[in-house]
Amino acid sequence: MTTPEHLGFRALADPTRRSILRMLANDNMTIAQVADNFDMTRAAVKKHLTILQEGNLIAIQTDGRTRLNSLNPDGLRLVFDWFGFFDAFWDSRLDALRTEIEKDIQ
Amino acid sequence: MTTPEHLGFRALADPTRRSILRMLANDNMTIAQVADNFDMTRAAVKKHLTILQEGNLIAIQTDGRTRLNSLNPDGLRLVFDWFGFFDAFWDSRLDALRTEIEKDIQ
DNA sequence: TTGACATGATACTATTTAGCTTCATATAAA
DNA sequence: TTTATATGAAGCTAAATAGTATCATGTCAA
Repeated sequence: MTTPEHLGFRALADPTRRSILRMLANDNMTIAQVADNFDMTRAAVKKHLTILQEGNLIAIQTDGRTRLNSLNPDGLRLVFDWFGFFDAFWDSRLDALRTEIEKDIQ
Repeated sequence: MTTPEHLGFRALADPTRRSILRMLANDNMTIAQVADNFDMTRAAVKKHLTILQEGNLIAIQTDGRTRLNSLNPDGLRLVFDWFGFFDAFWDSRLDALRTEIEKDIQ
């Protein structure tokens, strides 16, 4: 089975990738810059970045011979929204806000 | 690296397991009942349930010779909360509510 | 007590994943 | 133009994953 958020969840399953996302929340970074923060090869980090891109969680913008990686909030939001199904099980205040937001969007 | 939400994310990476969670949101179910909804063996479904339990996303209560599987909202919430780090990138109204909730908790 | 039933557990296989090394390509700079 | 730099891509390995089949265990019912 494949759902819209599927590749996003797959991408989030790895702790290295979640860590990368938190880095990119602070700054857009080249592949080399991201790799500097990990004890693994640049090639391995590049693979993680590709998986994040496939999950629509980051965007990769070409800039000369570098690639600038940036967070894609929309893709992250898509995964986040999956949890909305369970709102009834959590805090009713969150449920209330969701209703407010949905009302506001229309 | 291992974070508190790590096993939860791993558990959520599989579409079958996400589907199981949505089923359990409606009803607590035995292993056999869950398995009836999938085109795979009971043993395979049992493995998925074990992984969901390890991720703290479900609870398994023994009842005679059956095991009743139920959603664990607390574990799900722990994973959900990971996304809070990115609130600033989303809708500011959600950010506002989070602040309210956190204030309320204290 | 015996048999049926719900689950647990083990062993096996195929696929995916996360990492590596190595080499190719493209661009910036001297 | 030559060289250094940033990235892309292919091929390899080890480990994890998702599934199977099979058998053991424990509990309910006749």
